[in-house]
Amino acid sequence: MSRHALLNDQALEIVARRFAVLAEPMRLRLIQSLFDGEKNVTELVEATGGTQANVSRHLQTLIAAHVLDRRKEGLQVFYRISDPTIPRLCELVCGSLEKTLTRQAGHFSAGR
Amino acid sequence: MSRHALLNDQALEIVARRFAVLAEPMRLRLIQSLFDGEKNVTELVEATGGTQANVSRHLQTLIAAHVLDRRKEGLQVFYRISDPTIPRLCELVCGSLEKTLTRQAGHFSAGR
DNA sequence: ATAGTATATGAGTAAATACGTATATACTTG
DNA sequence: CAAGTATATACGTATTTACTCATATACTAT
Repeated sequence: MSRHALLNDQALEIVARRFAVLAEPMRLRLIQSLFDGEKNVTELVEATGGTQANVSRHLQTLIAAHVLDRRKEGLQVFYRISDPTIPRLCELVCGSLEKTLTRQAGHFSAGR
Repeated sequence: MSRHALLNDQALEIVARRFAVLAEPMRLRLIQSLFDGEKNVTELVEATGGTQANVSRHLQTLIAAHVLDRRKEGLQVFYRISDPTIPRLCELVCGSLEKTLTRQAGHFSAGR
């Protein structure tokens, strides 16, 4: 697989879909909550402040996108991050945004 | 509580917005076309197969998100990737998806 | 069985946005 | 000045999707 091959239409759709899954604050909140290990739905509801229905729906979206994995234990379902690139993606974006916002902030204080 | 600093609501919105910008195939196509250097709008229209109006609109979105930079030269406007993390983001996602899809493909008898 | 708890999902609504068509702006040249 | 070219934008429409409320499913215990 060459590193810079251009993606075809179907591949672009898949990549776009991947980014779209990460493009909702509530889903990012869920992912963040799972950085330090698995949690069940009730814990995720508490951690994110969302409704149970909405949290559950977003969890299904993340499962379908293979971002998370689930494990049933009696009545409870535990979710965890399954794709190890997810934390790295978030780090990359956060780092880049920090830099950009800092640079922008500079335009307001001292015109450089 | 996580050992990592959790992002607040506003930061999550910004990160989500960043991912949303990358969540459209046409914008990914534009970004791909710029991997090997700057191009003007006409060249990007040809490279992506989109209408001029649509390409221009997506370019404005990418500019507003500080993904691209622009440079005017007479009548023409040249665009280039301004955020060096963009290619790395795409690589990360592509690599991860390759792995996931290969693993999924193994669950079926017929190929694509 | 019944009640109780944890999680998932259906219906309806509101908001966001991608796209095409047509038009506007910005710049160059005659 | 006018005409021509490159790029940007306004408007209308169709599609997607995030959310709430209500209910359904899955499991446990009595």
